[in-house]
Amino acid sequence: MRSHYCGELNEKLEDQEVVLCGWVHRRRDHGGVIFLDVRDREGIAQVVFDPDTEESFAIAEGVRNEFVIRVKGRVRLRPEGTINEDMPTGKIEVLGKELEILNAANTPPIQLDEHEKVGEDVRLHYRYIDLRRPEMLERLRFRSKVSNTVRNFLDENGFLDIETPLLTKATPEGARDYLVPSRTHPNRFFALPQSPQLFKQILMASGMDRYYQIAKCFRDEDLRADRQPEFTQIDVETSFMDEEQIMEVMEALIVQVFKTHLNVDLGSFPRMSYAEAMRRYGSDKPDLRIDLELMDIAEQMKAVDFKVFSGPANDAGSRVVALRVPEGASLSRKVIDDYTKFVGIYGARGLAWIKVNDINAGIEGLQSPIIKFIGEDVVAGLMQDLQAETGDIIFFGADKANVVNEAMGALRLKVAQDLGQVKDIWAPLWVVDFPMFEQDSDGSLTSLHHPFTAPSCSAEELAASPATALSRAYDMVLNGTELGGGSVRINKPDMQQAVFKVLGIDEEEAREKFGFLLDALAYGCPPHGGIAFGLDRLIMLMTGASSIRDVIAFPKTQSAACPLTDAPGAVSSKQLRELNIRLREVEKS
RNA sequence: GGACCGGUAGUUCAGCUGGUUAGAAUGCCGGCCUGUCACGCCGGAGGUCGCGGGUUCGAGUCCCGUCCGGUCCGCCA
Repeated sequence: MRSHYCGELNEKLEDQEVVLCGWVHRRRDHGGVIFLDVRDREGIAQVVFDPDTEESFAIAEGVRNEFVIRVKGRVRLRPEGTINEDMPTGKIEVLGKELEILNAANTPPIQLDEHEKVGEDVRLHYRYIDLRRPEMLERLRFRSKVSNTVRNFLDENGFLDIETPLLTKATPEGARDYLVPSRTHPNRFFALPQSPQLFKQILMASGMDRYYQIAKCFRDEDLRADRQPEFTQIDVETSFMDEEQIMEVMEALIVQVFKTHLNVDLGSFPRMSYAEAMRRYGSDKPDLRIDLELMDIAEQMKAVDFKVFSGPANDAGSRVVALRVPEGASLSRKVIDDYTKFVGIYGARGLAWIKVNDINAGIEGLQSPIIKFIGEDVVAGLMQDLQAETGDIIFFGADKANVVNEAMGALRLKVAQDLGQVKDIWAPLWVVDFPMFEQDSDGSLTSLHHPFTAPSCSAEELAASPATALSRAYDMVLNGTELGGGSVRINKPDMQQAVFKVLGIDEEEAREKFGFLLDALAYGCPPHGGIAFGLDRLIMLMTGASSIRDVIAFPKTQSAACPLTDAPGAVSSKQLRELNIRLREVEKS
């Protein structure tokens, strides 16, 4: 049907007859000559029709945007002065001889030039047109290429691609499950997997040794710009490797992906403990493109009345930090007010600040609403400890540690972005030495990672002080985004039961929910561990997409619906009857 | 569950303190045009101002509710 892609045409094909198939990207009718820009997956080529070819000229007059056409013609060099330098095929054109309309098209609701940003709902409703935009097409092509590199790398390193079920068992812990009713088992439900976690561990018990899968995962939770209800993980598990070896291989994988597709050398990734990341950046996924750091100043401030920060008293579990921002003294009062609102989102009850107008002028060189409350001596000491310089602004946060970490960690990112202090580099790292558990507001412990993560201590030590126990987990972080996380897993039933116990799951409950795992561990499960990378987020980062929807062909809206298919939809009463399901009225609150 | 932004022509948007017939650009339709490439020129059509209620002599504009899209908090073992 076709001899060449539009984007393949070049001067070497001069005088050759070609057949192109594609969409009419644009039509320029000059009365006596008609230009059609024909677009396909590989590019755009200009086809010219002149009145000598009477029949095809007449067809060209009736052609409209997004018609699908087939053109036979001769490649020729463009006349002097009509070369288009902005176009990859701009040195040549095709003199059209035969033109066939393969399919007409309605006027598209989306203009395919890059000059107007179309709303998200329109784009998703007409996704097939949106995906014709070269920008979208290139992202999906890039994604395909990266997946291919990942598969090749893992295959070459002995990992087997093994599929795990999508119809599986609900796990009440963690995210909400998407449920699938079972016709053959009335009143019972499958769940779509939140990840293949348990299956890949069982594959290790089966002796598969090394497994990978580019796996769809499902979580029925609220969406974000980087979160979809179904998303894709590069899921990996290996036996007989410790965390050092796993991190080494996985780092090599990501390094190769960046080298191959962006020609970027990520170098070797630094390591940072969870505790250090929280202390210096207020986050377990620190963005190391930004130099700003949180500094603990509880010691210096211990005599200060904390009402000036609108924060709580300086007691256990609280944290007092300073964030010194060079060149921040120029920030306007309005911007600072906006920052105060911004930290409020994270529960901070205020934001204190000091501007350093002239560090050599002592107290006179400082500008702040709080100096008189803190006391001049304390302020002078702080300036020294923080190594303040002229032009700085220093923000203060005082509250419960998690509030300070979240609020000041987020402020660090925002201020750096606003002031252009985010370096144009790739900054990867491993975060390690995570705690096993975190404390809920009610005092109970929940897994920070997941309950199958091995602790770096014995079962006895774990039972003695669970709150301080560390795990053998690791997260890969790039530019402040968590790309992937994994761990060495528990491979013995006793240890698994010990962790369940800390989580408040007694033996009976553990058997009921995870009996199959406990059995697998009991029948000769090797030491093993693994990792899962978020493929969507990886592609987002690599392509610079601002939304995860832009790297997924058919994403859901923020309310987890699909405007293209209008899913989720109602089902017939016949279907429901077969499933033994009766609907009730939606409650109105 | 909550906060905030948006919803006006096919599309992207403007529409002031409530006041005559709701505008622009682009797209679309028709005409002209033999070298354009976001072609150009002339003309034309195109609106349930998301939906429902309220205030008012009068609502795109103000108020309440609701739906949809987006960003975020909670949530996401």
